[in-house]
Amino acid sequence: MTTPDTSSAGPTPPSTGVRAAGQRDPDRRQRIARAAIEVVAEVGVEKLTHRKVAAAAGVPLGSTTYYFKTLDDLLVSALRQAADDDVEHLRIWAAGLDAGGDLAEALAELVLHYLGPARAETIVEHQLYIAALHRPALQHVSQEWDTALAELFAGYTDAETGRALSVLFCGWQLQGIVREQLPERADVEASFRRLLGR
Amino acid sequence: MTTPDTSSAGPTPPSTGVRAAGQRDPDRRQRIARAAIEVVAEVGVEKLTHRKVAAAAGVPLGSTTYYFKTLDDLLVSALRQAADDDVEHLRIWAAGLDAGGDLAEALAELVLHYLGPARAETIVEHQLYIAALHRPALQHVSQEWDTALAELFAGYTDAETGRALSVLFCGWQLQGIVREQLPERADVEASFRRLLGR
DNA sequence: TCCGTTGGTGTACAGATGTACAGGTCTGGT
DNA sequence: ACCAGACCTGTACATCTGTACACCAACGGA
Repeated sequence: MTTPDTSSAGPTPPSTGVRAAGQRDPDRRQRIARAAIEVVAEVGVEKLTHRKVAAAAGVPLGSTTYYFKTLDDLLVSALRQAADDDVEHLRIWAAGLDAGGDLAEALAELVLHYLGPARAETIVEHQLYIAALHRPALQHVSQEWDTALAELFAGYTDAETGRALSVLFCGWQLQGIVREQLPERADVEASFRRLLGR
Repeated sequence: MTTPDTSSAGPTPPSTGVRAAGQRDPDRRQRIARAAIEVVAEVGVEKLTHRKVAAAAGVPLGSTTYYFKTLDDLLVSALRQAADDDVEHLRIWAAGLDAGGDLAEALAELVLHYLGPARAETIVEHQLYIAALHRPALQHVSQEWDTALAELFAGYTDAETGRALSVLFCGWQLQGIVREQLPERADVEASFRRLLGR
């Protein structure tokens, strides 16, 4: 196998002028990454292939290998994209959170959102999270992901509580995605409330 | 490793069948399943192949397909085996638990055990757990696994608390396996203590 | 206008993989 | 002793895979 050489200069030397020349589809790279996420959601990481991604993105096979030298590159970008999208979503959630509201209730709501309407995204994130276990480049992203989660929650309480909340949050997600029946909202809420010390 | 025969002209060369075959080996099926667990621990689910399992188990390729018609069969058995081994381990842990001891402390100890000495097993279990997401046959096993966990913990408290403890427990495991640094024992213990209502 | 450069694509190919299956070996019953 | 059937293994093969790379298309400077 070839060594993934993503950081060093590829066949494109640093042009001195404006790089806008001939860039006909700048979003394509991101579209492919998102298509990869879609494929993982549908068939799982272990069945992710260049061809399936190409089909899902509606681009020729050559495009996927053009933008991503190796399958691992594609996986890395997919996880980054998923993590970014997720953190973005969390920020919006946090922004809309009532300052004086009940945090436990809001967290329970969030859990149920991730297990209900956003279940597909949740499944993908966990797949990629687990896939990171054998890919050092991905571990970094995964760590940052749940560090961001802990810090977000810590903003409403303190560092230790924030961390504990993020752990419990991930736990609910993990146990939730293998069951078709959602957990009881009251149970979820109660568990968060206990962590918050009532 | 089998020697590749690239000089094939005849469809069936008269092999002399030197190896002793027909030797009964009732444990072989289980050995192969455990070898599959080993392979998953080393290379991840997405790279699990009949050949790697055969090599790890020290059996010919034909054996793996003889005992497990398809790769999914092998995965199912591997998850079952891992779950059984894990529940067995938990029972031993529970049996050795001091009746009047501090549950939060014991749980923290257990978490650190799973992230330290038993890290490889933990990683495998999570991989298989996630692999179950696209395999209905496996979902059942995964569900039973964390149901057993919740019930075990419930034995020391109540149903709702047991469930919450199992969720937090899974959460600590999940966040722990992507980091090389173990969480602080005090933090883990404190989180369990809060769930237990002090 | 023309042509070099860069972005993008179709196709080929070597290798790996799942799986079938013919054939060898041994056990147990008679 | 003998044989039928269960147990086990080596090998073949169609298929799928990642990836390389020759080729085409558009843009922009001259």
